[in-house]
Amino acid sequence: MRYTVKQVAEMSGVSVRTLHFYDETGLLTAARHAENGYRVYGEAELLKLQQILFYRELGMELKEIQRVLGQADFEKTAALRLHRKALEERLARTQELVRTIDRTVRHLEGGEEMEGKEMFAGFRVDAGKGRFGEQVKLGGQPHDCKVSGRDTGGAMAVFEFWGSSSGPRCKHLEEDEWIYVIEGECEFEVGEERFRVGAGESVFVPKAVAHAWVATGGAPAKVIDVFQPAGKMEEFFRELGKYSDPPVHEAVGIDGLRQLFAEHGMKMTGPPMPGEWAVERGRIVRKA
Amino acid sequence: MRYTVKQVAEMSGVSVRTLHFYDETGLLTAARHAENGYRVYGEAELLKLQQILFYRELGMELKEIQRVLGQADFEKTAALRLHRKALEERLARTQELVRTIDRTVRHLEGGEEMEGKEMFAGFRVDAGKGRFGEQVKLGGQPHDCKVSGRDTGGAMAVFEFWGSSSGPRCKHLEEDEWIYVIEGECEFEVGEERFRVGAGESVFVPKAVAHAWVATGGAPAKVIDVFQPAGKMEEFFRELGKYSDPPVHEAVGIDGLRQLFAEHGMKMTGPPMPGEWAVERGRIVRKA
DNA sequence: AGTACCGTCACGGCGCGTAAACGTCC
DNA sequence: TGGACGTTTACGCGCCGTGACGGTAC
Repeated sequence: MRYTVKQVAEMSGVSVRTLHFYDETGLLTAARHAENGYRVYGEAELLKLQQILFYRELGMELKEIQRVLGQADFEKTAALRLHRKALEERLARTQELVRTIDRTVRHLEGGEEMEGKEMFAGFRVDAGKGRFGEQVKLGGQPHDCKVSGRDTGGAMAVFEFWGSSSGPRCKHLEEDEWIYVIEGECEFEVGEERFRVGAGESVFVPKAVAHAWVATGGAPAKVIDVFQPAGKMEEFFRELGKYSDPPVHEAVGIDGLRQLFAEHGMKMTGPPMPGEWAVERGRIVRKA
Repeated sequence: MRYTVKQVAEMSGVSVRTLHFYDETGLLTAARHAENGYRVYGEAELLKLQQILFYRELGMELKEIQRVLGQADFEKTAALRLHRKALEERLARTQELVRTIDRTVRHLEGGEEMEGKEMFAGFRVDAGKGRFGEQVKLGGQPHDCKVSGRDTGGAMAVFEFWGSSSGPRCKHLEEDEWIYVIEGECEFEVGEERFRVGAGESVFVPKAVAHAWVATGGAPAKVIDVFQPAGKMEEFFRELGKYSDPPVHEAVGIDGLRQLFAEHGMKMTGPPMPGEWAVERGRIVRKA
């Protein structure tokens, strides 16, 4: 198959001008029709264009891409690693900037609070109790807030709880979550991946990745659950804690539950109903 | 004091041409000498230039800087927060790119099919191992990073370790810290307060509060240690991990240690648990 | 005489966008 | 014959300056 600039532009989503430009600079040269001088693109060019767009997405400069494309795979990985390193450096640099901003903002706002440092005292939380002495139970099991968003300016919240499952598969769009299993064993699904997680092991769930888990040891697992930022998780759990005898999903219904998730910055992405999940042949499924 | 372009250029490190440029664009206008038209800079201009350079360091555009400089402090903080948000977005974006590269490299090297669709899923960390497979030991005890600042855009870092003490009393000016004791028993000092913390209990240490702890059970305690934001704790522990046989304080001396703390955003504020605890032969022990 | 200062004009780097002027296909 | 497509050449932009030139001041 042979294609004209316009066709290629439409297929790939780049502009005609860009294709001209790539031809001009030698990044993606096209054969020419003998009679009219039109550019002619074949399958090979399309593939190359795909690659170009991929590397461009990664933020590589066109020159660099040109160098890389001529190379064998193992050299490509080297180039990618190099690029990765550059990105990492940029990350570190940007993180420094964020820190600097934080410091400056505190300085501008706080003014004197450096002296009154005793204002912010630490605190201890008992085993089996929540911050502020509160006790939240989900499904009859304690679900204690150990660090509140209020303690950290909303930057972090920590919970400790016993549980048999995460409930419905969901994702939170803003919060990273880290789960450390203290006792018991769990089966996790995080995005496409599946993890078996025993005591002393932990799982990190980046924001916007759907996840769910169940305890597999026949008994509930005891876990620590860190959210960053805090989001509305505290409210969420407190809200859920209000339902006990008729379980949540019976009390408010599936749509009500879905709405509860949505109101707290989450998205329910799978069938709900905690307690009805099980691991069958390596999959988390709903019990018959 | 009055200064000429050249003098200001030398003092501030920017070029004469740049000062001309800033004058032209109205970012930093200089008074003019009546007779010869020379630019004249005074203290006020120097201060303003410092500010300009500060915001420029943060990656702000000159136009934006111009807007910000005319404003009151509280508007400056708003601008800074906005800029912070932009930086955070850049962080998130860059992190995605890094993950994409990782996937691609795995794909190119392993040839394994990664089902390149569903972007990135989380990760699991084994018990007794660090993120990235790394192993850091402090005083012969494992000190594993479970969540790296790199995973969270610098927002959080998590460690799990065995230890007999926190080492010197210190405070970190930026980071909140939460410590959960999994096994053993500890004695904490947080600010003016003192806590006894057993398994299942936890302590929150706000930023800028001096703290220290020791394990009191006669054996090291196993704890989870969450920092938020991540700060430079990873580097710090990695750095400390380099010293083992001659313990740190012997290898670099107290002042070296103090500097190590300072370089990582912390302040060493004294010996651990003054009065009742002391360092003997590299160990923190209870005084007779 | 040498150096500092002035204003003005131009340019560079990336990755194209935009447009003009003109040929080609159907 | 019209208009949709193709071609080349050329300038612009956005950002942040850098560089050079000719003239004036110290």
